[in-house]
Amino acid sequence: MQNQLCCQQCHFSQLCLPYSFELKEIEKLDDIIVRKNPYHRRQRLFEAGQPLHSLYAVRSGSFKSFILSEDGQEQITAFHLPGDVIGFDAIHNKTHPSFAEALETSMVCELPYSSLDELGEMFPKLRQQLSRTMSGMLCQNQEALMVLNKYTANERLSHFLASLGHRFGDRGFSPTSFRLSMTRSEIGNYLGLSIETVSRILTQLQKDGKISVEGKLINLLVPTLAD
Amino acid sequence: MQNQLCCQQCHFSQLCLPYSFELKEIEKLDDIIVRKNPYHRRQRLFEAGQPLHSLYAVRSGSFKSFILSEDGQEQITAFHLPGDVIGFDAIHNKTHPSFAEALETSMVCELPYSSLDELGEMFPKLRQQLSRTMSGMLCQNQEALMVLNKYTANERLSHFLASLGHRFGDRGFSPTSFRLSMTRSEIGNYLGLSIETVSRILTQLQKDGKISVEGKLINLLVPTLAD
DNA sequence: CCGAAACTATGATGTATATCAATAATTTAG
DNA sequence: CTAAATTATTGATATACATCATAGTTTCGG
Repeated sequence: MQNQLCCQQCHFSQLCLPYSFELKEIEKLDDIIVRKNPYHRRQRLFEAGQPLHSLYAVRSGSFKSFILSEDGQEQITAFHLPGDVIGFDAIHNKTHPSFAEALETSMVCELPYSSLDELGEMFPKLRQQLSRTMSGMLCQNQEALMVLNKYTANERLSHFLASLGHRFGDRGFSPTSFRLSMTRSEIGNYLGLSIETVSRILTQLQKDGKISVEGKLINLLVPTLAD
Repeated sequence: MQNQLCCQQCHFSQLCLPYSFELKEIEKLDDIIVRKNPYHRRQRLFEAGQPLHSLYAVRSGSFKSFILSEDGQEQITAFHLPGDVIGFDAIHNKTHPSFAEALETSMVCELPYSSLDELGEMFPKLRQQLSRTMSGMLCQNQEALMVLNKYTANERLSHFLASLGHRFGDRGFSPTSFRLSMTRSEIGNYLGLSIETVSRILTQLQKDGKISVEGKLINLLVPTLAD
């Protein structure tokens, strides 16, 4: 399984499940992975209510996760970049509580959960990596809670942009210059802000010389956007 | 190891790790568990920055988890009741990112992480239960995100009280009549509200005939507090 | 049991951000 | 390529909740 789509060739493997794996382990993981056709904007990996069949590792592009409130409002809970694994929240009830939707044309590696479970039986490192990843997501959630509870609109957006930049940097892209694959509305939804506030603050940050904005293109001009 | 403090005798085992275990598995789990002396109000299970040594299952009483912002502000990320396991966020970096502090006199079962790991090697059900628990925490976090982003102060507090009631119910206590072990300030901190707003809304909910408040004692008078 | 400290309640005022409104820019579909 | 739809910007106004201020209540150490 030495095709150009295997984990060893993947630029993001050190961020993804194969982190710290031996060659033999990676090959086994490769065997269970299903490489899917591209997903296009708005196409969904899964919907809330569907039984857990697979987790999905982002290979290229980006996705959003969201849940629906009782009255049908969307709440975005995460944006996913290459190397991120989507679907861990479904393990609890063996059913997806959330939706995952492509923000742009994107590729994923499908990881059938039953195979992953079996493989975990053999490879402690895989189990550890799965635990590590979920634990890391818990940490991120705690950070997000603080951002929402303690930060002003300006601080939330600054933190969001800096964090995106950092994540792009981790993936070998520019940490200061990137394209937003999500709309202002989606950013606002995620950060608990109105679209107008997002727009105004982007303008303000630009006036302050902290970023430059050209539509979806963002340039971070100062090392940290914090005041 | 058939003492009165073993998992089989514990009222909360079906909410805790032994969920769905066989007798033999429970006995093995019992062997690794360290029962500690009571923790008193303000005493900490661990602090941020400490290496991960153990997870802790609440046996009685309650705890809060919180993180500190860069400028030293506390952000409460969870309240823990009997049966809850604390410390999963430390698996990622093998270091606690958060603090865990007793809200009242409380008992815990200490679960040394290395023993838990070894035991997981033998018992797939333990591994699955650990995964399930962490996944469930991810789901709760998503819900919390929505509460903060979409709900008004009144809705947040109503949701908080209903949720607490539900959790007490799951544990065999009254779901409608309970004592808050946390202060108004801690509730406000968790929900992103000022202490004054928490106080005012409790008064308001009482005037609306939805709850009765007597200091820390709460009675939920209507099945759902939602409007 | 008592005094100090912490916690809670409630009113008056201020403010950050939502909402409303209108226009402009960009993306998408035919 | 063009029209329609979606997305983004910017200004004016409204409001939910924070902050400030004060007093009352509970908790706790000695």
